[in-house]
Amino acid sequence: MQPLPGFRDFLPDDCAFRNAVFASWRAVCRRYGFVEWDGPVLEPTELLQKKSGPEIVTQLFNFTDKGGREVTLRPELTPTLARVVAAHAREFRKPLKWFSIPQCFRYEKQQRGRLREHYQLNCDLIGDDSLGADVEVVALAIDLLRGFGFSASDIVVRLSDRTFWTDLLSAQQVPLERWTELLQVIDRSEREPREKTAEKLGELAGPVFEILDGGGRSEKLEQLVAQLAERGFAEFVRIDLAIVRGLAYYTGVVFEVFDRAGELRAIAGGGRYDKLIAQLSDDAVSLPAVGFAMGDVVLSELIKNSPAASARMADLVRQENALDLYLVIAKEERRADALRQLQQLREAGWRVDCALAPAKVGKQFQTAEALGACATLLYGDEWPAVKLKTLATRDEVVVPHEEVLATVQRLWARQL
RNA sequence: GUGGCCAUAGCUCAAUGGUAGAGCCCCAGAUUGUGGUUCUGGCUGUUGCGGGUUCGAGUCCCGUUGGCCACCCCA
Repeated sequence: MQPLPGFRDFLPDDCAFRNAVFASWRAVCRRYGFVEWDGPVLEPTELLQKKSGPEIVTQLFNFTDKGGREVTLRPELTPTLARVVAAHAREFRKPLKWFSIPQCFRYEKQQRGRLREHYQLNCDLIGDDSLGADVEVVALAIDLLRGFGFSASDIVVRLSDRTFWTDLLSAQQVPLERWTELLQVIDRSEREPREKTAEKLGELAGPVFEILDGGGRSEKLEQLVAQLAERGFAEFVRIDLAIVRGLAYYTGVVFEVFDRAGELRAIAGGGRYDKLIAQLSDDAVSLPAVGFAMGDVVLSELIKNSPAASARMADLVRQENALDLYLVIAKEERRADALRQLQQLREAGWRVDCALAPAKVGKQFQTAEALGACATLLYGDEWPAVKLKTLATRDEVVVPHEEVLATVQRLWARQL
């Protein structure tokens, strides 16, 4: 039996890697004053069909439940967020700074960097329509990647503004119902031959290409860049109006983060969605919002492509499940003494293990090594003393058993 | 959803249409109170699955499932 296509098993090392990624995400988010929340994995299909735009609906992982309800495994968190915030708008002081690490799903043929399931860090700042909020969110996106050791030579944030394009469509008197489609054409323009884009744009091709070729200026984006530069992020960002984003709900600043090498799909992306909460609110709650998402699959690719980042992660993976101490029971008549001390050491917070059945001493040392223990305690003829051996250096000390706890503490304190 | 390539031991991979193998991992021993090296031995397969061609199929053909890549699309 294999896992279903596009779904992953997480073996202990995979879990350790994932935990290290999540820990880094959580630490940076909290430095920015963001708090964690979560919502249901399963949502009414209606919620997602209405709000995510038609392009996502064909890829929904949806089905009918036993109660006859049309339900969908969430493809993204933003509609849930909008629903939750609309329902609880009065309970929290604004602005809200919320993050979440949902597992999201889509029903689509998989390939590298795109599975049917992934974890996606979502950061959203709600109830603040100032440019400062956009700056804060972009800065967070950058710092999240810096948290893995990436610098401006590894990644770039491409900043854009949808209002720049919607103003153009408005000025050209394009009917509203064509906007979503035309924005997608512009979004796709860099992945498509120019003639094809021109054909789709029709009479708009001239003005659009003039802007894409560098003819556009946005004061808002220039201010955004200036404020990011004040935080020391000038090297990380670039104005690029070709970024539009596929989702229908974005209303203002939008951005995507890419690897400089250009080998991977977008690492993170987001923007402003000032109208979405009002659309999902039953009681006319209207709150401006800006946020972004970062998936674990593409991020993992980025980490694996970088020797420095992957070495750091390998270190964290090793530490995640490593023992502090392994008790070697050389004389079975010492087992009861060893187990008593095992319990004491565990209660003191150390990660300690030992062989549960009689085993050769050499075997026990091999196990200690394999489990990543830093030191062993040997229970044998020396009782009531034990031999403490540091595995890396092979140094041995004989310690009276009642001093073991204090000695272990001293040993670790010295290492730190 | 469309197309191309691929599928052999837990992992990485060999095997001209002619007896399915190696390395690593794992287990045991060399070593009854001391680990990382070394040596010896052992374990593992309906060759993804189902059909077909053939005296004979891991190998050729068809189907199917899964994987990779491109397209589509993009959280």
